[in-house]
Amino acid sequence: MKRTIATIRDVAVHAGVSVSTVSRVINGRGPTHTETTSRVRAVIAELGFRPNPAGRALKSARSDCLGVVLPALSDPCHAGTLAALESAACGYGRGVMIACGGGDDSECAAVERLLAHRVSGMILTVCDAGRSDALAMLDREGVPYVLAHNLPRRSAESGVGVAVATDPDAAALLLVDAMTGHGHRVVGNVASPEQPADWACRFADTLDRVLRARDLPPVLRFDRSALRAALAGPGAPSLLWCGGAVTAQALLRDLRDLGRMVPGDIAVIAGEGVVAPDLAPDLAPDLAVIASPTGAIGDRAVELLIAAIAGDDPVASVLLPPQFWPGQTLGTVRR
Amino acid sequence: MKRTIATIRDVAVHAGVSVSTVSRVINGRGPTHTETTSRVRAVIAELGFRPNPAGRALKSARSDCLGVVLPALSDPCHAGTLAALESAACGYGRGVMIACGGGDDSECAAVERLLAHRVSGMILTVCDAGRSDALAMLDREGVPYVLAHNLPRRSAESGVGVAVATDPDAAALLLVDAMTGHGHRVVGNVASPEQPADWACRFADTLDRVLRARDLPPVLRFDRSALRAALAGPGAPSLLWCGGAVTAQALLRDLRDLGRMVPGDIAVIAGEGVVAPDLAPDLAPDLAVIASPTGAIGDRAVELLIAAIAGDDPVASVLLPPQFWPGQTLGTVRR
DNA sequence: CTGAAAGCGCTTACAG
DNA sequence: CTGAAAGCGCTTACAG
Repeated sequence: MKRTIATIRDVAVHAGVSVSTVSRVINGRGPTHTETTSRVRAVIAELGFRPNPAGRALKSARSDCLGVVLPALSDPCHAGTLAALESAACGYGRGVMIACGGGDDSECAAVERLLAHRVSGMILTVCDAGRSDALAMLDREGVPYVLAHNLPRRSAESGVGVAVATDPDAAALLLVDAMTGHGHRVVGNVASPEQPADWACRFADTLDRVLRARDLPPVLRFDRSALRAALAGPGAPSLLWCGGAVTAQALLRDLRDLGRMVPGDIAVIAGEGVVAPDLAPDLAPDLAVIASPTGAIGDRAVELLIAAIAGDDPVASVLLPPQFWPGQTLGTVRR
Repeated sequence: MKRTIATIRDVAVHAGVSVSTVSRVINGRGPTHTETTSRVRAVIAELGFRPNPAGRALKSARSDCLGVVLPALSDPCHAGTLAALESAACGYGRGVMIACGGGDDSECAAVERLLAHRVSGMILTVCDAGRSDALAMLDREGVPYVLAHNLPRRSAESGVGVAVATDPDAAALLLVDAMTGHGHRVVGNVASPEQPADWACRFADTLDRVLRARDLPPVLRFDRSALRAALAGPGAPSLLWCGGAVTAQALLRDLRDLGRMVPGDIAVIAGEGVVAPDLAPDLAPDLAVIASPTGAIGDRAVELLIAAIAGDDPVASVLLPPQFWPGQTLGTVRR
């Protein structure tokens, strides 16, 4: 016994006007607020009328939904971004359709699904914005999109492929400042999957450059599995850096299993792929983090996408400063 | 320079048939697979034609999207559920629109937003299914919905308000077995917001009953802020239970700050509001958890909702057995 | 097995 | 300031 749903026609009849007039009232263009308008408004409220987006979409050929493509949502970092995106989109009266990727293969599948639903634009975090079939598809289709947590693509000059991300150079500087400030001179980098490849690459380049400029030894890179070996011998790092908080937590466990005290024997700092900010104090209370401003990234990404959809002047990418969360795991080396 | 999008009419013209025929091919009802069908299929592929959901929706008055309403997505538990739902919905060719709630107030707002988008049904996790304005609204609108992680509503007999959740009785039993199996006789319950009130209530009732039946002292309930006092004096619990993994992590920190060793001085076990299962080994390696089968809950919830939308016979609620993740924090009390 | 036609709910020029 | 009419892309009886 479903309720019949009121249509614009019902409203028109009840208000004693034409559907055109109702449409104008709904969309706020047309008659100045005379008695007619308020009468129509009253009927709309009375009938609980909601404009059917399908009817609308048929004209514009686009739904009023934004598509969001993210890697595994199980990662709190991406879940936090989604929360921010949803909240921001809501502010523009836009719905959010979600599709999760994984490998590059399913990134395409995710985009394809969203395309089938005719989202008016997409926000994506991809494995590597530099080489992404999913983005190529989007370019081909001419659907506006904004990257989140990836770096801008080269083609971004033309206005497509803009990105909103943490500034990788600033993050690298922050790391060096944090390490030297606490007396560390050698940093090891444990590979972590949380960061998009393009971002991580740029970050690593800058990091190496800054270290060299300060006469510090280059980064020692290795996998979690090579941890033991990497910590042995002279020249071993006194600080370990890894891309995301999830890997960091795993790393802390590895270190404990190896009998290394943190930060007594070895310090740890995580970056970028953060846990959801509001949970961080609970989930990772002691972990030092160079964090992404997830909320701001979500806000700006939606803002840019809305502008792109509206066909405004080509929007420019945004790099936001990272945030430093002090944590005990960073430790302090006595000279 | 957007590509013009192919319509069903374009396909019809190119294939030299009528739109009706194309429609039948797309929806797989009508002509048996003659030459016509394959010709139409070829043209569809060639043109990259995708049926416009808006055109479709206009007939059915419903989009082919499922709405999902969850409390803060920042909680990994809910993010995990969303991931499962998205994946399951995808299997049915359904898109997922997400809206986040929070207080009961914004639960309504979330439902309202999804309603405006004409989702064909919703899956929700609400604060308290027993008293929810959001669910009342759904009942009023006659939109099918399924609860996830909440318990079935009374009205569920009529087929509305069915739920998919972890079996609270089984979870309570599991807790008692785990505690007695490890030598614990007194359990304290730290209030945690992760669990929906209706579920937590039922769980607590059963827990008390089972403890009584086994001649064990009743649960000591208190807030995190009262932790110190609760642990002092005789009759203090040797095991702490809290609803979710996030609170559990915070609790572990509190205990450390109080100088209590886990599990040497005091044991900890978490329940229901789990971190995303695939991250658990990294984020909470040592934590003992009575976990919800998030993936299965997502699968079943979508399955039930799809059935409800199709107007199948009233579907029944599903209670799934919890999973026990052993962890060092549970400890063992020597007799 | 196939096609012509109506209609889903809305917006948008175009007349008044 | 307002209304009649066309049309967005699709599905669905209804004829052939």
